[in-house]
Amino acid sequence: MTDGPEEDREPRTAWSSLGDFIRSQRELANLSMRQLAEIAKISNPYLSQVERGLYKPSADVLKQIANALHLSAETMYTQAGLLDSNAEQDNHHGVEHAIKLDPRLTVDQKEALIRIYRSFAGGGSGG
Amino acid sequence: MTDGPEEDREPRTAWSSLGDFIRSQRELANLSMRQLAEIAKISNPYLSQVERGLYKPSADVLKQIANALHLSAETMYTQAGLLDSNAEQDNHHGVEHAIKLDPRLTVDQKEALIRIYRSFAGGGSGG
DNA sequence: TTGGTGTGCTAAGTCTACCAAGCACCCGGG
DNA sequence: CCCGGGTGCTTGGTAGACTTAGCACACCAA
Repeated sequence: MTDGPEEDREPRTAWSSLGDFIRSQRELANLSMRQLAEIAKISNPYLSQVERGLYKPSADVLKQIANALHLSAETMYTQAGLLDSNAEQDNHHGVEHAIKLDPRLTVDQKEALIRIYRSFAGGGSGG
Repeated sequence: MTDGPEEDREPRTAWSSLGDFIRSQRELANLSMRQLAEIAKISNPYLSQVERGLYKPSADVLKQIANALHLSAETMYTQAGLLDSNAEQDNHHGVEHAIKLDPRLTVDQKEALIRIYRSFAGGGSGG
């Protein structure tokens, strides 16, 4: 669609801001699309479409781009709306939470520990 | 629900895959695939495939599942390898730490829990 | 002028995350 | 025996994330 020099910047989706963000960061780093794409190991046309908001990149690609731009993955995910700004960062130290996440424990062991913990703590420290 | 007690368990050192993690968390929450799929707003066959490692879910789906399981999105992303784990997320350290910080427990209870936990976890890697 | 190299953008195709429907199995009741 | 309802798993198909090839324009050299 050979449009003229005046291009209307219309946010057709919520994630077009992500494209703007990436583009500004890329220009800030003085990288061409092909350069950034090379570093991030994606194709340059795809980067173009991402920057213009046509596609929503997967988290994997997002991480690669963030890495190439020397940004944290969290920042990228937040920009992409995959993470709430920093409410999620503050992970509470719940005992049950920690137990559930422990890879050394079997499911049965977790259930046992949680049962014991609840009997100690006197009720639902629900997680 | 209770399938054979002799199930192939993957190496204890880490979650062999995201699917195993999700399945454990689901079983820990006493949810069937259809129930979790319903809450997470994905299809039950897809959940089955994800749990068996056939597909790698998108961050969006990951977030939904995390929410349905009352886990933080960060935790899920970390499990999926999309985020590097922070000190906050460090799990086997986390259980003892969380126990020590819990104001509901007496010192004796904490010691008991930690002893049980260590017996379960195999006593390795303290600290 | 022509040619080579830079930029970003477009078109057509591949791969895969994801869904709807259905299968095989097991259990309790008629 | 045959149902009805529970479990997890398989099949076939769709949408979109992503790639490889190629377009159009701009700049500098011969």
